[in-house]
Amino acid sequence: MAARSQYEELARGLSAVGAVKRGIARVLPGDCPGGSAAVLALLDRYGEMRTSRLAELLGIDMSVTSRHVAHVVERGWVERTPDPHDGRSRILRLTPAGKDLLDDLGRRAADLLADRLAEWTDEEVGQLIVLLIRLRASFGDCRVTHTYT
Amino acid sequence: MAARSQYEELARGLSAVGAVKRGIARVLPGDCPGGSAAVLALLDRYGEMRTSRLAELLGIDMSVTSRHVAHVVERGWVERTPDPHDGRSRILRLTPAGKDLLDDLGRRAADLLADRLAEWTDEEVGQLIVLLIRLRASFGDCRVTHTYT
DNA sequence: TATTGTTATACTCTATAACTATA
DNA sequence: TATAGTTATAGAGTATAACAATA
Repeated sequence: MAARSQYEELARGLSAVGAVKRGIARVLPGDCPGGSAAVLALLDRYGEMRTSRLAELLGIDMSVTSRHVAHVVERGWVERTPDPHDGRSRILRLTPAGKDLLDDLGRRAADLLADRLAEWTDEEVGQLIVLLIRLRASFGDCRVTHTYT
Repeated sequence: MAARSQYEELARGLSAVGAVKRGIARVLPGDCPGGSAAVLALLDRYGEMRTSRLAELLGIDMSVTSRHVAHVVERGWVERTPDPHDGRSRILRLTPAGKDLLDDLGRRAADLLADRLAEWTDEEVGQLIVLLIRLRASFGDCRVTHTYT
């Protein structure tokens, strides 16, 4: 448990992350906005999955996820096939073209970060990653929380 | 200097911060969106300033800043007076009403974070704050960087 | 000429609600 | 009835460009 002033400072710190995210978005190719990149990254990391699970991993509503998916499917980066076990669901899978694009995106983001964070040690970057992952876990299903009674 | 895969992981971690920021935005009062809250917080922290400096601190374009400022001025939370030293500039200052609102916002954000981060130690929160501040500093003027020759 | 701030326009991301199809 | 996904609509946030006023 931390002090209240600390939480306010944390809120400010989080709001500043926006500039970093915009910086990364700026180096992405024109027809691949941040939302599409996030879809590709998660499908690569966790493998094929249903749209609902992708929405959960993205931390956004399924309606939004559906649109992001439509965008990447139109461009051939993701394949959307019917789920043999559930006629309502569709299985999403990264295509080879999507994998190629994702590799390129990863290179661009990494190049940018390597430039900006040149003076950070390996350990410091690792520390930030751990804390961010934990932050996400702690906040977890803040979207679903409305569901209780 | 860190490894490339680490940078990609960092990019993913940063993208997940969005859910946290939306969670905070959700507990704000209806006519005070996140952009307004950020303006109030910076004017409180750094004191009165010109619009251009506020834009710099927010890390966004001055055109956007101008709209956020108009919003808070309309509601009486910020006072916008001519700069006696420069007829083009305007000085922004938090009003007592703005300060009252900001205190309320701080309470709301802190309550939410205290609930979600209940299991975090004081030190862990502090660590994350330090890293986020440093991240902002390292990325710093990525917006202004276009200006060199 | 250069700079400060404003406004118009357009784009990305998001949520809510209404809808279809399937379980 | 409940759930998976889609689409329509609306709102917040941002950037670029064109503009007015001042330096």
